[in-house]
Amino acid sequence: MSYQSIQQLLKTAPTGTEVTVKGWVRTKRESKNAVFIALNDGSTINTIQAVAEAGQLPEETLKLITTGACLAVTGQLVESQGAGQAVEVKIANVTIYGTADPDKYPLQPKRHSLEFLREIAHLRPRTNTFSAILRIRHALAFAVHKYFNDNGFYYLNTPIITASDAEGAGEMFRVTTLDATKPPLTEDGKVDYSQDFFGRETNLTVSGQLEGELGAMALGKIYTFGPTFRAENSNTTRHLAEFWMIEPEMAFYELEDNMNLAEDFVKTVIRYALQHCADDLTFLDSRLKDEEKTKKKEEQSELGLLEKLQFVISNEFVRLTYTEAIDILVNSKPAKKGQFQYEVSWGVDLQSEHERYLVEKHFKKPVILTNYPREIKAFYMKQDPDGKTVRAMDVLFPGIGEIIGGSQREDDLDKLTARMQEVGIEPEALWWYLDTRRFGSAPHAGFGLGFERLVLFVTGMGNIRDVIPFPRAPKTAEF
RNA sequence: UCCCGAAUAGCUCAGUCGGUUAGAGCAUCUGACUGUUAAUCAGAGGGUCGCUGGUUCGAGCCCAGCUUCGGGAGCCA
Repeated sequence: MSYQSIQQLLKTAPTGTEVTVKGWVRTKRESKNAVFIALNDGSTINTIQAVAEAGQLPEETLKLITTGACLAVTGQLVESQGAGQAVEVKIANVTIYGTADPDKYPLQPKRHSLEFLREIAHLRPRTNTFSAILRIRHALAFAVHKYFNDNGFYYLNTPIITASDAEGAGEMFRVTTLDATKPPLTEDGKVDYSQDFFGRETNLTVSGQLEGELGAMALGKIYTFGPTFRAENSNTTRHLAEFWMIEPEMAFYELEDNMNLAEDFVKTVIRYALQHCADDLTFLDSRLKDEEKTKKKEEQSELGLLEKLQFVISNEFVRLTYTEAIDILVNSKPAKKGQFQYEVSWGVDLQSEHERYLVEKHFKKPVILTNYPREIKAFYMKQDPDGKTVRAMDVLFPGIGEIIGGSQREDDLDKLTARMQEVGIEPEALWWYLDTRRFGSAPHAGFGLGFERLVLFVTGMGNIRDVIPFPRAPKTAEF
């Protein structure tokens, strides 16, 4: 190992041993007797201070050490004479790997707006905010795998390219190698996909669930964690065209088991982030508090980021049925005063404003809503005996709304095919999916969780485009 | 896709009633000062006012269209 990470060095006792640090300059301060360089290498949000005597470094070298330049510094790790840090590197030698022209380098030692940083998404990981987010994102991804592995789930890789167009989960991106300017046509003038690469129409996946069910009906408990694509023209702070989805699917689980798993899973990964990303979360917490100060009092949130996360992991989620939720909403103040933009009555799908009321005003806790009307939910959800509702569950979080959607799946072949025909899905098109019900069917359940929405919640950020390194959204695919 | 708002220096913004030479803070550069902490102080440089057209003696400002961005809604994870 030719160098040590700054994270390691900051924890090392200042015994004067020679070390090498490599990283990017955050700030340089010159004084009469010394030059101070704050270096960051991404291993931690903290910087290490490198100090040189005045006149020690050649003038040409000193001039090139500007914000954004990349250096290797060798010297003794000593106790700092200044107040801001415990240890620092007493510079013996500096190598400049790469300079950063201060007139052209866009990241200045000052605060930047998130909107501006989105325009330079290739450089924004070098900022405190984004490096913190990306480290937390990593920790959460690791915690997801750890949670499922610890609990006997197998990681199943479902296909990115799919031929199924029967799920209705959203608009799809087409995958083709045909010439877009002159595709082969059939006799009736349509594009002849039989000549395409796969010999049929193919798309990017909108969900690995159906394949996940195949895995669960063989391996017992599986989960997927991979990219998912929706070609919806959604321009919101909560949607991406390319996002990462986590989809566990469990044989022999019913709705209740599914809820228990979802709640335990979310709490466990949040707890992991709190334990392993303390520095980064503390930074984002204070960043958020600064931002809150600029808001009006009534718009300020009651809890800070760390308090909010602590609150979520130490309180039970409220569980209630759709029917009970409608009762609460119908009798709520905003409903009586006509303040809801959309009216509530049994049978309508809940709008954001209704979910927000339940989570943020009424219960002030995460909420799991279950047993929705069958008409507003997907075809594969298990029908309740009353014939009106299905065993669906949505986990609603404050600030971001639906973070998890899941259900117990319909395991009765006849009911499932009947429901497919009702909603206009050709059972033949999903013959392989129906085989799970044809051969050795079993009760099973699962859910889907948008990974970025989890990162959004844990980091306290406001826009989903800021919690993925390179966001894909309508008109947005630069980097 | 719909509704609302915005676009002025590298960044964040101000710009009065349409009026002559376009303003600040931060950043950058230069100097001073200091074991400094996003240092401090002084000075300097930096502008096709998003694009196209229109109204007017005169447009950063008014009007229309377009583009991009932001917030909200829908779709959803």
